[in-house]
Amino acid sequence: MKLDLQQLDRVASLFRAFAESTRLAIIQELKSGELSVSEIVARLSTSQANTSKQLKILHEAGILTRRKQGTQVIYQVADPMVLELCAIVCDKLNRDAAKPAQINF
Amino acid sequence: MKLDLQQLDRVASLFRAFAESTRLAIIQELKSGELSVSEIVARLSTSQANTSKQLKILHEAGILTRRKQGTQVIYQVADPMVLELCAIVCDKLNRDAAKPAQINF
DNA sequence: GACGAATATGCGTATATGGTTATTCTTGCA
DNA sequence: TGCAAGAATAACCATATACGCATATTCGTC
Repeated sequence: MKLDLQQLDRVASLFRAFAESTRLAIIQELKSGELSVSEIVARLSTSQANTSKQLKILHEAGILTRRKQGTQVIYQVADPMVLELCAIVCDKLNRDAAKPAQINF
Repeated sequence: MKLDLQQLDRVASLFRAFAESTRLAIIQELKSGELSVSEIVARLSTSQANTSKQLKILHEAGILTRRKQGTQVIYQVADPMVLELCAIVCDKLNRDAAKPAQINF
């Protein structure tokens, strides 16, 4: 089954959401459980504004779920495939790198 | 195990290679076996120059292997993880879309 | 309603990148 | 050597986007 360009664009969009280190850092922090925006900001080395923007991108891509709790907004990994994807990519990088420091998401 | 920003950048780079419809179209064509550049160009709706550029990106990312045969250069999917990744992403999109036209890479 | 904490958005800038056109490099062959 | 086919590169343009800074919005509390 061949996808047309429009369908390929949708696939590409999902990959694109994973294609930034800041967003991957967010996913990495959420790997062990849900966190509020301020908790995420505290764990990263970027601004609140930028974190919020990247969270929006991840949420719109269906990678994270969002839930409000008072004035806080709590994000969570939406789908196990998210961590699976990251693991597969890391495995490949480790295989390609062969010897040097192993990478495991 | 937490990755630092440099390692996350390497992960992001690999994802980025998958994050364009033209490159996904190339991968899709190579799913059923190796092809020369001109064969790929004939199957896509983009120029030879652009195809060559995208092939270079895919090759440098370790997604495709390259082999010369006379004046031709033949490309092939380098790693089964490539198709696995595409399949996982398509599965998610299909799940999210629920009813509408199924997408299968 | 006013204030403050938590989060989101607008705008400007710098950079990255996909695509086109023209050109160059490489290889096989007359 | 000269030529032609196949593939890669260069120069350029247009667009996208990550980030910083400032501001707006939302919600609970007084």
